[in-house]
This record gives sequence, structure tokens and C-alpha cells, in this order.
Amino acid sequence: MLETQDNPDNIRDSAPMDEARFRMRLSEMKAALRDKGVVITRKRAKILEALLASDRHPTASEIHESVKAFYPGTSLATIYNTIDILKETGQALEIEFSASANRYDGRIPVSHPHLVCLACEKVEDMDAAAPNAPLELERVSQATGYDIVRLRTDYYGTCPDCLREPHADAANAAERGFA
Amino acid sequence: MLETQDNPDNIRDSAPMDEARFRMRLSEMKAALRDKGVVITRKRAKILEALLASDRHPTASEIHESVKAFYPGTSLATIYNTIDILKETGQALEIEFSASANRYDGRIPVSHPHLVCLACEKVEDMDAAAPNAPLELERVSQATGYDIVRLRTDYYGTCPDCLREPHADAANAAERGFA
DNA sequence: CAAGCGTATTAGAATCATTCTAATTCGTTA
DNA sequence: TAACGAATTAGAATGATTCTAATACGCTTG
Repeated sequence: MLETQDNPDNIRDSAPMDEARFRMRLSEMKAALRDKGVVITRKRAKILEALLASDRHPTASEIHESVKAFYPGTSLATIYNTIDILKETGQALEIEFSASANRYDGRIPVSHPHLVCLACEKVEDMDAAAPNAPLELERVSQATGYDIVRLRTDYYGTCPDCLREPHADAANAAERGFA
Repeated sequence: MLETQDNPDNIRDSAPMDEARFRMRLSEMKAALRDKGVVITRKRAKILEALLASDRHPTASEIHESVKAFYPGTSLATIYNTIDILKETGQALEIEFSASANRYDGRIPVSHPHLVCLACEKVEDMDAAAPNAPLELERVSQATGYDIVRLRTDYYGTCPDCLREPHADAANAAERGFA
């Protein structure tokens, strides 16, 4: 308990991926796409990289911005296209919001909890505290008669940074009903 | 375990509210609004009733349809207005979707898990299995350093009805990426 | 190396839920 | 009944996402 308070970060995971994990995950994704008969063009490769490189669970247009730095002519439609394929192949998770843009998680493509800051709109992973998703899906399927395939667990509040020093956009975000 | 399989409905709760609970909850909501200095007009009363009466976690436009049966001139903006006040006063929960309209829960205004059918788009409560939300918020706040105020736990899959007899809109819903 | 074919990509239009705006109406209280 | 603030309205604006139809690209085969 003390340990938890001394080091709250133990169940937060927004650290940049290390090089090895990055490359491994990248080729995993490419392989999954190739299996589906999808061609890995240079632009698509950059999209995957942008998705993995960001520790902010990027939006489609954040990915778009990254990719445009390399291929200026890239259209937003291509980003959405590629994201759709990633979703279909189970290689990316979509975190939906109605009051702001959806965010995407390509690092951990199975259901896991997130921390959402209502002030700065950041979305962090919460791996260590993740319930065992497959077991949980099975348990709820049994109990409800549903065929449960996906689980969403998100905690909304104010992140430590914004608690300390209120974010410039905090009021705005709240007003917009960001959730 | 057997009991669970024999009667999967034990943790599903989409039954219509009984009269007593309906009236009690309705006056709770009205009281909360009055406390905020909000006038309960006839239209607003109907909006609250429509929200409580539906066992489908209605969308804004579903509520709009109900209300128009009584007050034909009602504008959708009024529905959104009233919903906003309910959210602010903690009297309704917004269940956000980006690919389809948000749904609202006025029956149980504290964080609790939902079952979302990807085929027919139905959203059911899952009360009995609800984790103790306040405790959970506290636990995660402690562990992360966030000030957590809300929790979203939703299970996505196919409901028993749609498993038995595929829903007409099932393919459509899936194609639209409803989630 | 050229032709042909299917996929990827594009710009821009379309969609749709939601929010905003500015004008009107309603309800209350004086 | 007058007058004020709140509620309501129609319709425009917004913004993320999807669609459309045309063009470009990258392989494969001759």
C-alpha cells in the first residue's frame, strides 16, 4: 500500500516502447497484414510506425501529421483505410469518443484498461492492473448468454500532471464534454 | 456454476422498471434538477419519463420521437439541452459511441457495466455483476495518482437473441463498425 | 521493357450526431 | 398586466468519419 503511494506509476505505462519491442511489434503487424493479402506500401509502413511510435494513443489526424512529414501528399483517407484494416485483423484497438476524435492503440492489441485524462485528453495504458481479458470475456459470456468478443474498461479523471498544474485546455475540454 | 448456465439472465437487467421504482426515480431526478434552479417544464418532464421508460438506453433522437408524440413541436435541441443538465447533475450516464448515436442511462446514474450487442445495437445493464464502483474509483486513484471520477466497463458481442436468429441489421451494424 | 490488371491512393463531397446562434415564446413574479 | 429571465425553436455550423469516382502505382506476364 505504501509502495503504491510512493510510486503510483507502477500501474501506468506510457513509457516509449524500447527499440526491440517496437521492431518486434512492427513486424508482427506487417505479417498479419500480409497474411490478409494486404500490400505493405511505404506509406502504410509509415502509418504503422507512427501508430507504434506515439505514446499518446494517437488520433487519425495525429498519425496523418506524422506521415505527412515523410510523404507530404498523403491523404487522411489513407490513414483511415489502413486503420480499418488493422482493426479487422485485430492489430489495433479503437478507443471511441463521441465528443473528440477516436484514439488508436497498436501496441497492445487486446482489450486492456485505459486511463483517460479529462483535462489534457491524454490516454494512458494501465497494463499491470489489467484483468485477464480472455478469461473475463469467457466468464461474462457464460453468465449472460452473449458471445462476448471485446471488453472496454476505461477510467476517467484528471491526471497527476493536470492536478499539479492545470492544463491550459482543461476548461475547454470539460466544456466540450470530452469523455 | 450450473445455476449460472441455467439462468443466464441473472446478471442481465433489461426488464421494464416497476411502477414504484419508476416514480421514485422520476421524483429523484426532478428534485435534483430543481435543486439546481432548473424549471421542470411539461416538456422536460416528458423527456425524463421517456428516458426512464425505455429499456433500451435510448438515444437523443429516440427520446425526441417519444416526446414528439405528446408535444409535436419539440425540437431536438431541447432534448440535448435537458440531457446536458442531467449529465451535469449526475442524473444520467452517457454511453458514448463514435459510429452511432450516444445512448443514455437515467435509471442507474452511477458507473456500471453494460452489455452491447454488435448486431442489434442493444445496450443492456449488467447490475448484479457490477463491481463496487466507488471503491474501484478510489482504488485506481490511489494506484495511479489520477483523480478518477468515472469508470466505463462495457462488454461487446452478440446477444442471445441475435445468436439464435441473426438480426436483420446485423451485417449492416458490423459493416458500419458499430462498437 | 511494355502492357495490363488489380490494388492503393487521392481530393473532395457527403453524412450524421451534436453544438451553436439568434430570435421567439413561455412562466413567474411583481 | 408588464416585465424579466429562462426555455425553446429552426436552422446553420462543426467536425470526425465515410464515401465516391477518378488517377496512380506496383506487380506480373508476355
